[in-house]
Amino acid sequence: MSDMTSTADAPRSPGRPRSTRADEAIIDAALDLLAEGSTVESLSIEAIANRAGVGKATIYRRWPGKDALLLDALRTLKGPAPRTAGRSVRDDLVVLVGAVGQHADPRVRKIMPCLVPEVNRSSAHRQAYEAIIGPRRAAMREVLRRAVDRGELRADLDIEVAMALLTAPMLTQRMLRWHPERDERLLPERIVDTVLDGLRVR
Amino acid sequence: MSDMTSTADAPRSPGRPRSTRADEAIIDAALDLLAEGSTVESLSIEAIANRAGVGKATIYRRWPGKDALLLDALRTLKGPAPRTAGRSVRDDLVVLVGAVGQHADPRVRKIMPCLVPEVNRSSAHRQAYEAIIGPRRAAMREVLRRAVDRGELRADLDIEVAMALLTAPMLTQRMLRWHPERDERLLPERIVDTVLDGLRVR
DNA sequence: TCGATACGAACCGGTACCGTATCGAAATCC
DNA sequence: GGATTTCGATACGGTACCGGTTCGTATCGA
Repeated sequence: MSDMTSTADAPRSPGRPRSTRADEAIIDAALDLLAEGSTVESLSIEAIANRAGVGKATIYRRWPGKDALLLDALRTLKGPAPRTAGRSVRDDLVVLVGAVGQHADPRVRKIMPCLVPEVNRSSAHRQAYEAIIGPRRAAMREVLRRAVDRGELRADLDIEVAMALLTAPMLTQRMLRWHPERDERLLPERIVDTVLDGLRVR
Repeated sequence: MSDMTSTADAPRSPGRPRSTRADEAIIDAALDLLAEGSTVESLSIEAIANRAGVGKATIYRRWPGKDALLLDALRTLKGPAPRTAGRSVRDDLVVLVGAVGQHADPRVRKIMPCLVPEVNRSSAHRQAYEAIIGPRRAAMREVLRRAVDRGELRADLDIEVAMALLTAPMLTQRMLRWHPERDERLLPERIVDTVLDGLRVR
């Protein structure tokens, strides 16, 4: 938490220590409310306090305002990139594309779309967003780079464009729900195979 | 407008007619505020009225509430799909991909990201969104279908997946600003060529 | 000119949330 | 036990917007 780190190494302050339960309950309540459909700005401190079973003062004692609390909440969503087997580019990419928009915490899937407008507005939110997806992007970049080095993919490949081709369609499906009826389970394979081989006849 | 159509064929109601200037000013003010960064829900009737130089009553006389006004405003953004030359699949797709996220009204580009959370929540907003991009999607679908018929593209091509591969990367670049520094002008060609030919070496 | 309606502006009571303050109880250290 | 701090709860004044209403004025048809 932004202003709690000092207490860790401080010379043991007197009085009742801050409740770790409250910390978690507050962060959790904020993420729950977001996942249930609240927009970032419609989210109120009072609603978070009620949901967490906590007094408002307990929140204001920890964070200066809603934005700081929210950024801390988003920071807790950081997760590692999924492990890839490394047997083939194709299989690795299927795993990584399948992981787009997925997360250990299922609330992330509902929360990410709500962040889209914020990310374009606030650089702090953009940073939080990129911290969440950063490890996955790095993993995919590495898979592609190695495949180029091995001669499996075109030498003149623009890696960033390739990553966009692979991840963006999955993202629009999972977050924007372009085709709500479509079965998502087969989609990663379809995307990877089509991108690898291209649309043209050979 | 939702409740103004009746006046068109009505037997000429007495009294002062409603101001067309006010209609346009209200819709315009709403779109302006959205384009300037207001979120859909932070947008208030009072702010719209002030911006339009109009009394609140003038708005409430036309629409029952904010949602109806907003949907009407979004409806005015519908535009035709760009013309394609039809010389080659490649050239047509470059035109259509280049048009993703672009619009006759430049405000659309700022407004669309703000709609993302709403589209997942309200079916009315989803309809408005799809009405805006519908003509473009239809045009691209047609270009792809014809190319398959001519034997230029794979016969087993999943057209919807192909459209996602082409449009989603452009959309994430234009609306989510995944790579803010990248030059967007060359991107459509890059995307189309890469998708058509695939990543693999031949 | 007159009746009817729309206009912009201002005001109303109600609601929600802000950020702060205060309460008695609870938890920790000395 | 006493000092100190946090706890949940509640209350406070302030602000913003809601949806509706009422002004005096402006603009139409008859």
